[in-house]
Amino acid sequence: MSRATAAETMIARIRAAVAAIPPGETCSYGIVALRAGAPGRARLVGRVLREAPAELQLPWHRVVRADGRLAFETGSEAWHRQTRLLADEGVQVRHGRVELRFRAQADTLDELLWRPPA
DNA sequence: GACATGACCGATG
DNA sequence: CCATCGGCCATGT
Repeated sequence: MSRATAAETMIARIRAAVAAIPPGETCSYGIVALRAGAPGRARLVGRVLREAPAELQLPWHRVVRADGRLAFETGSEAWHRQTRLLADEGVQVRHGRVELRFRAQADTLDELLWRPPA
């Protein structure tokens, strides 16, 4: 059998975590890393997205920074593209920011990570 | 192997 | 808003 390296497994888990973000919702790099089982490794998520083949059709546009800002340079081509993709899903992007509505309290960690904001 | 660079994060000033 | 700092760590030079 082919043995996947730890890095390859991690990449697959991160891709899966991104693919699992439902339309109309956004998620930060840090949360994606957490969901993928790699707490504190947000930068790795950025890397994985940057190198992900387009054929996978990952919803990369649903991943934003922890403060709600898009990860790209404001006004850049990628920035505009992401803004439009989000708008098409009904996500308001104002001044390069999305409305992050993380609920402050949750009963369980799982709920905090996965339950969509009301 | 040292050093710099990132689609990052959170805290602090 | 900006800048700095410590964490994180795969990649490229």
